[in-house]
Amino acid sequence: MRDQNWHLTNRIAVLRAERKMTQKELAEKAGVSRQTIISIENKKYTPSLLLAFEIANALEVEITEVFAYREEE
Amino acid sequence: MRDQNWHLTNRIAVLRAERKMTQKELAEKAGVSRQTIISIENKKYTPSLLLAFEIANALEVEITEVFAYREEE
DNA sequence: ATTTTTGGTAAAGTATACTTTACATTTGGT
DNA sequence: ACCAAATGTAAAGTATACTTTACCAAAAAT
Repeated sequence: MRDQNWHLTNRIAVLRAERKMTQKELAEKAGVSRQTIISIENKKYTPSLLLAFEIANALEVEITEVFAYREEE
Repeated sequence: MRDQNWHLTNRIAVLRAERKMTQKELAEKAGVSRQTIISIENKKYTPSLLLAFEIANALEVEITEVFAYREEE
């Protein structure tokens, strides 16, 4: 919520590319709009935990393989 | 976001008890209000991914040890 | 038994996640 | 070069996460 210089990162674009899945497809599988996927990929805002799990499910990986919260840049 | 009969579960209360940490203490460590912790423990709403990570950090465990998303009840 | 701490509810306000629509730019295929 | 698909931006509206305050009940401490 707070910690300076801790960053949420995500590997959605990479995982999508590996699976040749478009943003539209991922959005549909995760049950959200394409805008939502774009905004999360591009870090416009951070998803809810629920959506984070849905995205991981849609990509068929663990949530920790998609998102990380770590120090530094 | 959607899937019927998939549930978000959390072990916050258990992990807190193990560590003899009060809701107030956890809230402070995670940087949110006590109300927020209560509401999440009692499933009034689901946290943001960021807060989920902060809570895991505060409890000194991996996010997957705190929260799970699974089928059934 | 009384005080203090802890967990809980409620309600009103603010911040932000998410949707929808519309349009612009880039990329890939032919 | 052209067309279609994929990615991106913007903006206005809705839903929900989170804050703050105040107050109540149960449990623990003294």
